[in-house]
Amino acid sequence: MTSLREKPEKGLPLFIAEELKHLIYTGVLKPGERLNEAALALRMGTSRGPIREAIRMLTGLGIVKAVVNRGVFVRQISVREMLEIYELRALVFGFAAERATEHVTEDHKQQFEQLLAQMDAACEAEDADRYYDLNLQFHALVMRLSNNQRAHETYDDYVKELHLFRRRYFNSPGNMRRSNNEHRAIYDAIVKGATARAKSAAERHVLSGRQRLLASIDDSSPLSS
Amino acid sequence: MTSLREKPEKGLPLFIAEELKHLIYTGVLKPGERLNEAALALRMGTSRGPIREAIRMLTGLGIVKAVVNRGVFVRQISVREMLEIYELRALVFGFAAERATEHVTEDHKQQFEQLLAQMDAACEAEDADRYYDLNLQFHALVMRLSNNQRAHETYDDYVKELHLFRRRYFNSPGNMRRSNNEHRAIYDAIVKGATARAKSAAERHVLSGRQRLLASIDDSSPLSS
DNA sequence: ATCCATAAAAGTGTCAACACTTTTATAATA
DNA sequence: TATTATAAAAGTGTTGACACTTTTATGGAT
Repeated sequence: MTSLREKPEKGLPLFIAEELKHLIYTGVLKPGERLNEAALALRMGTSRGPIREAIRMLTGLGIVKAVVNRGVFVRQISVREMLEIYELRALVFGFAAERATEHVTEDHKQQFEQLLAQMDAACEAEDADRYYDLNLQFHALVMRLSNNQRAHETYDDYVKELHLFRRRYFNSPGNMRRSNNEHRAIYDAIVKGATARAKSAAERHVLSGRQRLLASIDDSSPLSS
Repeated sequence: MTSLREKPEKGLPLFIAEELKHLIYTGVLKPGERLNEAALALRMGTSRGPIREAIRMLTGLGIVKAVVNRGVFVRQISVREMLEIYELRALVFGFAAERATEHVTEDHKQQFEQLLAQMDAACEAEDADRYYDLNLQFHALVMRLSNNQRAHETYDDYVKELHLFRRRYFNSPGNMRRSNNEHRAIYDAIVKGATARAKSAAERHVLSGRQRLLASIDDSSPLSS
């Protein structure tokens, strides 16, 4: 799986760090699990040095947590923290939608409409995977139109972190349809230059996801930390 | 300056990373400057291993940037990026002020009023250093009242990053007075439960700082990257 | 059988040496 | 003198070895 030395070099520790991120975000390494340096070194075909450096990058990124003489562990996100992240994500997405009204062009409108149509089709076909992917593209387009690159990066980080908590999103057909209606409301406000409406619609769109999660927590295990 | 092994141990690389952060944020290591591993190892009294690990943490935090076979350099923030960060900082601070209306107690009000009075005194004495410190405390109090710990951390990160760009803030007495008036407006809205007003006042407070910087850029060097 | 002390095993933390790359200094040539 | 080839120096990248800590396994005493 790990074909070492595949590119004209951009740094071995960085390469390993990305590999580890992949392992974590795909759930191969689960939250709370320890990262064994020797095992990883063997697997990646290097010594422990670069492995350790890669792991330090991840601690800087907040993806893993180190305990002295015990090792580093994949971070476990508490429910409280996840709800906080949702709030911030909603805030940033609202901000982006608001700004998007200023930067949207005819070309972007076409992209929006195409995405919305494709998502409708995915709803019809009840293709959750496809809808999930298109949904990401829709959000990315809004974030791009915020004209604030940092905001875009921050938003992506939030999405990834939330993934760390919930491995898989089971979108029922009903949820998908409701979600896409919200997308339409956001798009509508953006093209009409209704800044306030775009903002609140975008915020509510994210917060409705938060609510859905909150509801699913109530009647299942309250998860720790 | 670096008394190694001063605490009951919490990790040598982490300790070094904090030391390096300090050196960077205090301007001893300037933006664009290279971090010499051997020299740092000598200075800290360790080998290069822990130094490298500490540096990797900083790359994860985005404080330094690594170039293979050339070394790592203290990050240089572009004007564009700084303006973007200001926007996000305003957004988060506005969010916090809005939420503060829900969580403020009688005890907090007293803290607010004490801070405001002290800042008035600092204005009168034209003590910029003291005002700067009290100003941080005021903002921290608002962020704490947001009841969103992650938002608080994010805000602090923004402030630190902006520091990386501008080494020193020369607050003229006029600026200090204007700034504290804005503080009063924010506090007023918070205690009266005027959520919308608290939010917009807090946003404008940060954005006025952004404007001040923008103005100071126009008639000086446009800084690179 | 349970509990505690002790020893082996596994794992992390640090270091010094060496390989390789980039930069700087030196010297030869035009 | 300017230019370019060459060698030394400085610096980063990686590794294997060893010290120390934590965990697990072992065995004896109650």
